[in-house]
Amino acid sequence: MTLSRVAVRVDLVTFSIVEEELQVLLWRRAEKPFEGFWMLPGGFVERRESLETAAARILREKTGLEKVYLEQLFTFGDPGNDPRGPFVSITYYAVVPGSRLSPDSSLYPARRPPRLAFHHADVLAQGVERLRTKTEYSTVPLRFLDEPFTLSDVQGVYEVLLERPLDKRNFRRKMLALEALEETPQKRRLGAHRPARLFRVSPARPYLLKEKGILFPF
Amino acid sequence: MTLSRVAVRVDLVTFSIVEEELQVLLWRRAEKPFEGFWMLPGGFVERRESLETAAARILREKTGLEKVYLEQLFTFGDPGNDPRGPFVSITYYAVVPGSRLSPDSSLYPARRPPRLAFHHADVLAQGVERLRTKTEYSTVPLRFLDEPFTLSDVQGVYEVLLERPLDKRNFRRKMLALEALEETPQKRRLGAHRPARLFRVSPARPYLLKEKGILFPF
DNA sequence: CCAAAAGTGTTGGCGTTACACCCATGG
DNA sequence: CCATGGGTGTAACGCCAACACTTTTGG
Repeated sequence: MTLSRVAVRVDLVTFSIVEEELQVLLWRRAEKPFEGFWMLPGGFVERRESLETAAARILREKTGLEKVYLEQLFTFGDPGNDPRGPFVSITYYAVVPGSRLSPDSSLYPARRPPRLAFHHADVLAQGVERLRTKTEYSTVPLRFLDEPFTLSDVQGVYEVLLERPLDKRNFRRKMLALEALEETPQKRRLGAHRPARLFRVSPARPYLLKEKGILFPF
Repeated sequence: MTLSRVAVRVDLVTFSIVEEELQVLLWRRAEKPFEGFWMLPGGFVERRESLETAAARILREKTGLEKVYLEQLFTFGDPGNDPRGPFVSITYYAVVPGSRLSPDSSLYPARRPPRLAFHHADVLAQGVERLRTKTEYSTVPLRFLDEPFTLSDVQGVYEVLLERPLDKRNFRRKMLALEALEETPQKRRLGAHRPARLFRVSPARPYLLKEKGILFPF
C-alpha cells in the first residue's frame, strides 16, 4: 500500500448581501497557473490545528472577521492530479453581514461570478445551492444581518436568497411563529415614517426550524 | 507557516435494511487503542487516487460490492491530536441491498449500535440523520432494493427509514407521481395471492425529486 | 398635511390525509 | 373455497397563498 501524505487546504465561500444581491468574496491570484484569475480565499491547515479552527483563522486573516457562521460544504481531492502538488481541499461557506466587510473587499455577484481559478466555480455553485436549500428550512439567513434588525430587513434577505418577492403579512406570520427571534425594547427610527420594531436572534435553537414544520418559501 | 502533510482516510457508513431494520456494516478492530471495539470500515487514500475512487475501492475490498450508491458525508480532522498520527477522515455513506451482502457480514442496528471506536458513533449518527433527510426529498431509498421490486417493497423501505407506517394508497399515488419508477412487463408471483407488478428505477432523473415538489412523509 | 415605511386578518382553493373493499392467485 | 398480499377512489379537513388598508412618524 502506497500511503501518501498530502497537504490539507481550507477554501472559503464567503457570502454577503450588498445592494440587494448575494455576493461572494474573491481574491486575485498572483501566481501561475491561473495568474490574474479570481479565486476563493483559502490556505493550508497547520500542524495541530482542527479544520474548523483553520477555517476561522483563514477567514480572520483575509477579512479580520471573528465569530461568523461557518459550515462545511464538501471535500474535493484528487491527490496527485494537480500541478501544485497533492492536497485535499475542504470547503466551507461563511455568512457575513455586508457592513462588517471592509469597503475595499472584492465582492462579486455569487450567481454570475467572473472566471475562477481551478475548480472554484464548482465550489461556489455548491455553496449557492446549499445556501438556497438552507434558506428553506433554517434560520441561517439571519446571519447576513447585523443585530438588531427589523422584520423588513429579514424579509429583504430572504427575497434576495430566494430570488423572488415575498408577501409581507405571510412572511411575518411565519417568521414570528418560528420563535427564532427575540424582540428588543428599542425601535429603529429612520426617516419620516413609523418606527420599526427591532429584533435579535433568539439564543435558543439558533439555526434549525424543520422541527416546527414551517418551511419557506410561501 | 508550518505546513503539515497528513494521511487521508476514507471511512464508510454502509447501510442496509435487513429484517425490517436499518443496519450498518461494522468491523472489529484488532489493534490498540480501542482493541476489540467495533468501527466503521475504512482505509487510506492511495497516491493518485481520487476520494470517490478510494471510497469505492475500500467498499469493494471489505465487501466485494461494486456500483453501490455512495455519497460524501462530512470530513473530520483534528490533525495532530490523534494518537495514531495526523490524518483527516472523509466519511461516505453507502446504500446496499441486504441480499448483496455476504451472510457473515457483521451488521448492527444503525440506530442502536454497539460501542464504537474513535469518533465513529458521531459519524454513524450523522449518516442516519442524512439518510432520513434524504428520504424526504430523494429517491435514494430505492437503492436499498434489488431490481426489480414491487411497490410494497418500496413502501417497506420507506417505513423502516421513517420509522412509521404509511398509508398504502397514498404512498402509491405519490411514488408513481414522481415518475422515478419504470414498470417492467414481469410480475412477481410468490405464494398464494395476486401477483405484484415489478418496477425498476427509471434511468432518467435517478435521485432527486424535489423538482416535482413532492415530499415524503405523507 | 403629505410621503414613506411599518404593521395587521380573513377567505378561498388546493393538497394531504383518512379510510374500506374487491382482485388474483395457490394450495 | 379460503387465506394472503395486491390493487384501487373519494371526501373532509387544514394549511397556505392571495389580498388592501390603517398607523406612525418627520419634514
